[in-house]
Amino acid sequence: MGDDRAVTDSVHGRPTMKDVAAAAGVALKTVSRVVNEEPGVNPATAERVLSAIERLGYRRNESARVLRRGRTASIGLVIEDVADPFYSGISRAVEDVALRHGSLVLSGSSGEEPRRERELVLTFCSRRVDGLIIVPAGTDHGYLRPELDAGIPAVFADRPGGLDLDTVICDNNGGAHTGVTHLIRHGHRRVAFLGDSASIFTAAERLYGYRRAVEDAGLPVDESLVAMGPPERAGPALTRMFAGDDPPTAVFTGNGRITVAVLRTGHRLAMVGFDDFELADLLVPGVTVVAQDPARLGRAAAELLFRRIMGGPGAAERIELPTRLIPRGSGELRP
Amino acid sequence: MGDDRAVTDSVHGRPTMKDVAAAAGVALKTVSRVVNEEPGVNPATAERVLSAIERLGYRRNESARVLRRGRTASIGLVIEDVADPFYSGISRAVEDVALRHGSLVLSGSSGEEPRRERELVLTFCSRRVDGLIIVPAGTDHGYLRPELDAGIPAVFADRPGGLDLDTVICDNNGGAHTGVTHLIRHGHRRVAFLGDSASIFTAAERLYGYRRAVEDAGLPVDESLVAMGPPERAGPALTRMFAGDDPPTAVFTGNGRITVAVLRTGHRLAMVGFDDFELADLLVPGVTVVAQDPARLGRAAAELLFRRIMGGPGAAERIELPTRLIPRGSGELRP
DNA sequence: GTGAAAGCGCTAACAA
DNA sequence: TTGTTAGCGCTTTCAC
Repeated sequence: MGDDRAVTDSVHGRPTMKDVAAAAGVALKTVSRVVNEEPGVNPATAERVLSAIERLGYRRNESARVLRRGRTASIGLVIEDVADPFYSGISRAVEDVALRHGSLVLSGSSGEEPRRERELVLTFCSRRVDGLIIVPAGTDHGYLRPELDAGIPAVFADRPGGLDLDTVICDNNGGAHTGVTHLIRHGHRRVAFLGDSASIFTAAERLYGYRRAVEDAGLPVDESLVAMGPPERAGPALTRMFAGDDPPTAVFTGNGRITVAVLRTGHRLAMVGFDDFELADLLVPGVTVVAQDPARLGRAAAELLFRRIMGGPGAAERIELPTRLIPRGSGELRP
Repeated sequence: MGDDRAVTDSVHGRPTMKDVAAAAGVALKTVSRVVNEEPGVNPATAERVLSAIERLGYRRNESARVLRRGRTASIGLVIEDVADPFYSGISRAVEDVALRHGSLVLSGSSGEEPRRERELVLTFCSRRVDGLIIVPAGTDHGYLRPELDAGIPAVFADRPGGLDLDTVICDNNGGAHTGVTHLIRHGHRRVAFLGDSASIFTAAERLYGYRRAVEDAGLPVDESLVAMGPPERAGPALTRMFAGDDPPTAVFTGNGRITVAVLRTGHRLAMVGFDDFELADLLVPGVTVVAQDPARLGRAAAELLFRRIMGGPGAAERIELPTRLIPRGSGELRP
């Protein structure tokens, strides 16, 4: 008995169905039936098999199963950075939906590098994921063609990619419009916009929303009040604006990292930020934000993907999620 | 030509090495050699193969490869919740180390439920991960035995598990001692401790550090100043202490969520919190914390794991990482 | 209710 | 330098 292990271990150190079959004195196929809970096995036989499984520490080899069946019960997720709360929120939601579908999530961070995104996606495809959720780092998704042709559905999340696929994004444009309008309504005529690099889709959309809001209010768009670039340049840019002749009285920040960067400069001025963040309500004054809902974004993308995986038909969908203005004080300061 | 796809697609909708071999007019093994960059293939032949690969959109089937080789080039990671910045920090670090080792990370959130932890781990084992990093949700890890026997190395992170395995944790005890001593040095004689449920290892260790610090200072340990429980109960507990005869003048909070919960109560008192958090420096006063380093924790665990995967010998190691006190104002307030 | 045989796509071992 | 053969562990098909 205590010997079974040594006798039955296969080359890779794990017992196989064959080993279990031998130990239980049945055929391979019977073990397979028990493991997969197929009907039509004599309860007594099943019992013998189960006890052998227990005794040997048998665990089905998923690779072999996948090889035979073609379905992996896993999906691939490419985000920018798990350590960023916005993306980890998406991750968690995707994970939850996948769990409900009995699926595992392979995920990886692209770090906003198109090469890394591609590498991750292709690795996932090599592992024959059933589908992909991608936060696009680049705009060229030609590399996806063969995978899509092979029947792997893919969904773009947070930004559209370079292919006409299912896409779930936030209403960046409208959200920025709302936030900027909020500042204007509170008496500001010179509102600065600090956004991420304009090459990033969400940043460009939000800038567009800013411009629309300023124009809709009948105010002139002053390009010297607009600065686009990586978050670490936001602080200096704002300081430069303040040093000018006709400084802004309010600022709209284009994402969470830029909001924080501006807060760290210590400039005390009216502001509304895109993206909510923990403790925004505890700062003095509380930081007014245009909030996205990363969990909802992740959920929507995952649900859309699973619908496709299960054969859902039809043209590419584009879902746009609303944003929500949360007034907390900083956006209600008068000039 | 445009026809190749239809002709060569296999049952599962993807071309196989066999298809590529046929298209390139070589043997299967030659394709394998090219795909795996094995030496000794005539450049001209290799060229033909590569072009066939390109044309057919061939991608190696990793499941088949794994089945044959026994190594999956992937590791499993079980954390409590990806959406929590502490754990997503760990995730990111693990991912980075895995990337350097050419490995993929399968990860999942246990939500602090032992059953879910077990389920995730066993799913990962079914997929034949090369190793596991586990933030234990429970203390009974008997279910791991067969997997360990089968040669899958595992590392516990953040907390020890119920088995004598490699473990990487923070100096919870020492960190709490440092933080509490800091408050006492600033004149506080009645320091409250608000910690997570005492059944959680880290919470118990930190409580122990608190007790030691109080005793080392020659002060009496007053149990009415200690409250252990889930973060949502921390605020009420503190309020109750304040309503008492001899309220605390300072509080030490046992983790980040409790720190935030206490901040939200609006009580203005001296405090030091375990765990650093974004914007702690921007609150007024800045929040003094005992900081852990999740990235370092993740990195250490992953490096230890890969050492084991590559056959590193020896008894189970236990690595304890230091914490760091960061004074920002709240911990330096006098009674 | 049970089993034997074939084969998923790949790599390892051994020819040629 | 290239090819042939066997078989990884499982599911599928069909026979008993």
